[in-house]
Amino acid sequence: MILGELEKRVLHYLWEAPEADAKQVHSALTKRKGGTLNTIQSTLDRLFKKNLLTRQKQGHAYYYRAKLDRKELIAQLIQDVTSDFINKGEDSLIAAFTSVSAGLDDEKLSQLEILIQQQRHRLSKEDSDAH
Amino acid sequence: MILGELEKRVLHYLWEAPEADAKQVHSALTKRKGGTLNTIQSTLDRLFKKNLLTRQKQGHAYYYRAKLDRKELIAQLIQDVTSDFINKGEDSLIAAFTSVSAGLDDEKLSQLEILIQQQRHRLSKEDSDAH
DNA sequence: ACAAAAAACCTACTGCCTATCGGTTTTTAA
DNA sequence: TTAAAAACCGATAGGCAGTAGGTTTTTTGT
Repeated sequence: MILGELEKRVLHYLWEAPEADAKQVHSALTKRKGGTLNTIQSTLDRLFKKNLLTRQKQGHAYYYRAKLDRKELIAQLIQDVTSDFINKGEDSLIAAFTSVSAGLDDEKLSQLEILIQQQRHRLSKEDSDAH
Repeated sequence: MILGELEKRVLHYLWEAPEADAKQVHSALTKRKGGTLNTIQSTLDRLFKKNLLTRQKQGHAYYYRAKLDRKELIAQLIQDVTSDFINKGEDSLIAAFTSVSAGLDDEKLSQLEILIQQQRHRLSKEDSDAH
């Protein structure tokens, strides 16, 4: 998945906005820089076709929402960009972790351990919620 | 950093090969599929200009080597693809970890903890080696 | 119901990048 | 010193983002 600069800016905007139509996105993203409403419409449409946005008519216009939040998209992009380099049987995300961890210092490793603990808590909470 | 299919195949080859000239890469990568030696030369040159390969004349031809190993490249690509989505002050790699860990189950979290321990050992070994 | 306004849709062009390869110059080696 | 090998140059094709003009469809106010 390749994302252009404008596409990224639109996503950023939609992570703040809950939802928005082309007009809103346009006026928000073209304060200094130029660009017509059509450009924004095309970009929203391309993101929709990439399955990164949902949309639904509300009144007159489509209202778009981000399908993935920021972290989910990051995880997706990491999958995309790493999958070609992961050997069969190897888990793509674990392998990516392995690659990245090689550049981390002690403090960051500790941060990671905390994140792992938080994730465990999240998992056990999900489990009890399921009852 | 965007890598095309052929570029990826060349990198894969050079991770196995230690080093190789265009001729070797060409005969290795064009068993079934077509492609001239020139195509491989261009691809090697593009990778060289992207700073992903080193090269040096040995006898008649350039011999190319991968500048980054597989995991280093993966880490680099993750940096590239995530940096646009990381908020200022946030560490790009930690943030990427955070994103990815959200999709991991208990077993994978344990694998991660093991990786973190291994990385710690590597760090302390480096430290003692520095003496 | 109808006309004006708004939005969606189609189409096309530019720019950038990869893949491809023909042809020319430079380098190497017999 | 020339014939072969390699490097280098240039050109084309295909794909995708960004951009926007123009047309059709939808919505809405009167």
